[in-house]
Amino acid sequence: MTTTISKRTLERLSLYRRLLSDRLGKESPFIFSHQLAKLVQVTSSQVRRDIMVTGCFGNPTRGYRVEDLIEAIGKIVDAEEPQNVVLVGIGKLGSALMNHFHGRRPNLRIKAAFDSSPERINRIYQGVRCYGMQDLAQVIRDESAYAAILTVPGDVAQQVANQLVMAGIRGILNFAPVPLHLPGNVYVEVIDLTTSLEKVTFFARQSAGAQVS
Amino acid sequence: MTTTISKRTLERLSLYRRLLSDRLGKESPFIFSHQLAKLVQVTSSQVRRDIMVTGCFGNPTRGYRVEDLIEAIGKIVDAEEPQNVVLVGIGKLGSALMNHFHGRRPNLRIKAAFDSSPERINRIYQGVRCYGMQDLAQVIRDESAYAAILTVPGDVAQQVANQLVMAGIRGILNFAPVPLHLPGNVYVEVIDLTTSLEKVTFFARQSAGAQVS
DNA sequence: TCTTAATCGTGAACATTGTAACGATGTGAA
DNA sequence: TTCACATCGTTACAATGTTCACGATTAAGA
Repeated sequence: MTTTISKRTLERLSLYRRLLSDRLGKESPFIFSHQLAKLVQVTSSQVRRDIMVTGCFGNPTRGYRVEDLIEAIGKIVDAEEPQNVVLVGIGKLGSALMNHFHGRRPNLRIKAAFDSSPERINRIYQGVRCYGMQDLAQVIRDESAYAAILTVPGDVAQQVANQLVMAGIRGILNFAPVPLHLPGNVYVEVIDLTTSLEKVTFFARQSAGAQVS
Repeated sequence: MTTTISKRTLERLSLYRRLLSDRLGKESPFIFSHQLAKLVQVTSSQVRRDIMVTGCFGNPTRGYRVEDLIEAIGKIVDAEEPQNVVLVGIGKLGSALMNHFHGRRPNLRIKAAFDSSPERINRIYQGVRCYGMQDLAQVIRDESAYAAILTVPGDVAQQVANQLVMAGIRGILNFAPVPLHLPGNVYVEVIDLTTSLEKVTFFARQSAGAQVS
């Protein structure tokens, strides 16, 4: 509770849990720090440090109990109750994400979608209804949603983000290609697809060495 | 050339360029570090330091010439010639990304897609042909592609990544929900959608304060 | 029981990344 | 021409994040 958990640590914990869940039942019910380290490609020191914040204790001869780790990480990462999420902008990317997240984490539920395009409104995507933008505040309050996925075009992203915050949203996963200017108490996680791809080509080029012919 | 550019710096440079390009023609042809800083939400020191690596020089009374910055960043981020990219796994997410990247950066061209599903093979997506997996190595060599976008299910991601590397790929943008184990000279940029959304809900919850009622 | 061998938990060293500070510089006004 | 002023370029500093190193711990085997 009092321990503050950094972004990086949380990322790794989330990943640890996912890999541990995959492994559960397949291998030994225990795992050593160096084994988990190999799976996620970090050092074993890093793993042990991260596990420290979960309050989980390992055993020097058996390692950590996988089930305990999963549960302890869950206590940090998950809320007590399932978290309701909304998605704004159900174009190709938006509906692909709707599809992607559907049923992936039991505690994260996309409860509503929003779009401005009339032909999308009132349609059902993965069992989730798409509303018009005018219903945004009402639906978000009704669903007690605190987090949103933003997949609208860049030129309207800021304005939509403002509406979300007004409606009570406190965390945004932003796929729009512009930085959002929002109050400091709103957490924004940016997924910048263009920059990511540019990074890949840049470092690929570096490691590929001199261009051939 | 000899200067080594960190991941973080490259991310910011990519973003600077994008915002500067948007601004070009609309505002003054010059910009101060603090103005750019406000746009991307970093400190002006950070901006000036990042610009240092571009070799671009500003003027204490006018600031930086926007065009010069865009060009200088391009010399770092872009290759001399357009970079060919391939996409593997043209499901919903894959085709949404195909759509997203289509024509977005002139220097990054998706030249081929691959999938194992017969009904997708030989179809055209955004003017780009989808090939079967057996053609992967040949097409990648023919197109001189060094970077790939990976949007296949987690259970085949590693195997597909191995094939990509064998075919000459040196950078992968990985959307599959598993870490890839590849040689050190292959750059992997991970977009972990689940972890990202978990982060958002975690920090949203923290800043939302105590749960209401 | 005692030894051995591997791993854990954690303080301290180290590396990386971001911020602040400050002399240098260029322009407009007196 | 000289002064005032805002910003740049760069170095020094601070904060954050990662790795090292080592005593503590556990269980298996002699």
